[in-house]
Amino acid sequence: MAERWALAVAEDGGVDVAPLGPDGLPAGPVRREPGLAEAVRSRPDVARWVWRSTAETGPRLLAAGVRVERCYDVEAAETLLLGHEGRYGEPHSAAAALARLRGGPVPPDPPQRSAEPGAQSSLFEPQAVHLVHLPLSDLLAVYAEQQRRHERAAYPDRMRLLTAAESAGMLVAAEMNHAGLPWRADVHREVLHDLLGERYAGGGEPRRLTELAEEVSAAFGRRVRPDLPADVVKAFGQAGVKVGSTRRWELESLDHPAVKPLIEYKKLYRIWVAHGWSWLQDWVRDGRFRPEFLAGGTVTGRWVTNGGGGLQIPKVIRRAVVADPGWRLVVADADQMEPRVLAAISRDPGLMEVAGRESDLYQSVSDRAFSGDRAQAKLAVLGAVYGQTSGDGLKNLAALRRRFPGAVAYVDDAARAGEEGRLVRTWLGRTCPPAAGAADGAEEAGLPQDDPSGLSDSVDHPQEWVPGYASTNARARGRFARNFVVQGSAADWALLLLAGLRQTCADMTAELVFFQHDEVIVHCPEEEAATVVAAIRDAAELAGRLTFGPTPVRFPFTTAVVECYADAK
DNA sequence: CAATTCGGGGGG
DNA sequence: CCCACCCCCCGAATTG
Repeated sequence: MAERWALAVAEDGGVDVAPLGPDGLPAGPVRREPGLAEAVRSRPDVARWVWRSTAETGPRLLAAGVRVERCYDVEAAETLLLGHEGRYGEPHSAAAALARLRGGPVPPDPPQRSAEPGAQSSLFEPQAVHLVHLPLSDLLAVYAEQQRRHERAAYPDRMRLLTAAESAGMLVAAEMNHAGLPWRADVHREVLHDLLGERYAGGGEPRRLTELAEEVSAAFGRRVRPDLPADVVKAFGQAGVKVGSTRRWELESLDHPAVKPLIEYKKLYRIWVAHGWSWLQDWVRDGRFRPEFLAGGTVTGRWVTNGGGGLQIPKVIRRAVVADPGWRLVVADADQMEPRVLAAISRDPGLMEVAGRESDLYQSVSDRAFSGDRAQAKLAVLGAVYGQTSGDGLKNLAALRRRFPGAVAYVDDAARAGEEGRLVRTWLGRTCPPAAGAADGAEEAGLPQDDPSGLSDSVDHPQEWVPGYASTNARARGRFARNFVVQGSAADWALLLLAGLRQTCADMTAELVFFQHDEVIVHCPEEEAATVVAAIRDAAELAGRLTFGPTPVRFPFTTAVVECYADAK
């Protein structure tokens, strides 16, 4: 039975719960229960729990071993609805939503605390505003209003689906945080030793870095600190080589004996400081790395992790991600996710046809659109999605425009809307913050603000969008909006993929342990691996139909069943 | 002294 | 010369 209940944690640690009718209004008396976990555990037929925040409730339920089928996260919904209404940046707490509803002073959102290294699940939190409890009656008032606001959305069905998907993402994130990514500290140390050599007592540079620094100094004929860009630029200058920076691409073009050890030093230095022994000490406990996933951490809907650099694990370090004995990692990577999503949202017939096959999309584009090879086709497609303005790829981009006019027009339209400060939305309705009048949130998100010299609103727009008529910042906003519709719609789809996969895994021992934009890792007993592989395939196709409606576009995955993450693909 | 910015490199 | 987009994280340098 599709029962829906609401739940509010009370100050004394008890909870108030109430059943809801089909209209979302209370359909029975409010009941006070002594404990959260037992209140939920004793109602296994509830199909969706409406609560204030999964970040608050999820970890406590997981600690007690209680799983919920679905949830509705009121604060996640508030964020999405505010964005959709063009009110990006207003406080999104349930208390703020209530204040807006009642006409009272709106409390600002609390600053989000950053993760502390090695912090265990946050039972102990600093005194914070967000721990203020909201009575169930107030939560239900906010919820009822949110339902009305979903009705007023541009596409109410999609907006409701978006909120459900984001709520599912919150649950998946909480469960991943609880499970952790299997991590072999001993293997990690072996990798570090192979790459960096012995550590010296006192925490100084490991042997290999010292040697490389000496090689660099020898090549210059004087002592040079390779980790100080200013020192390196000066040393090259004294050697008669002009360099503007010490970025790798620039160094690689130089003919100088210091280049090779310098590039090697920078690569290894990075591993040492960001994923070395102290990282291991800080972030790996009991055979698990817990990066604290935050669903909806970016404006496009992509996730971030809080602490530990969880979404930037270097390839060489993935050797340390190893399944438990008798278990496997199912590593699944969506094939060419973004162009497939572009095909689905633009409905460009040519691109839909190409994306309607499981075979390599970039190869197909290359075969059809121009004489160039796959690599050039990939660059042209990414150039279209990112708003490339210069470089060799522009020629191929022109060919792409001729062959897939609807697809390019779709992102061009988004770019123009972004330049003009209009709202731009993903397929399900997540909304890109407009620059004009945007609050701090937009700036934090890296959205370029308008400058006074902007010319964008005084120009008659040609039929086809062309670059070059708007201010630098307006064009930057255009590129932001152009990419937003594709990256964000891909995030919409990925959330529904995760939601579907989570439901399948619920009947198994398998656990979702990692998610990175278009890649997911499931940790499972060996005998479940084949089922998981099939579940990912099914969830991907189902997510495609749920998100975009009937579409010929396919969403294939490359999957690998491995014991070690580094052995995938 | 702490807070912010910069330069460079990691992920997609 | 490399690109465009979204992020995280570090140490050093700079600023308040």
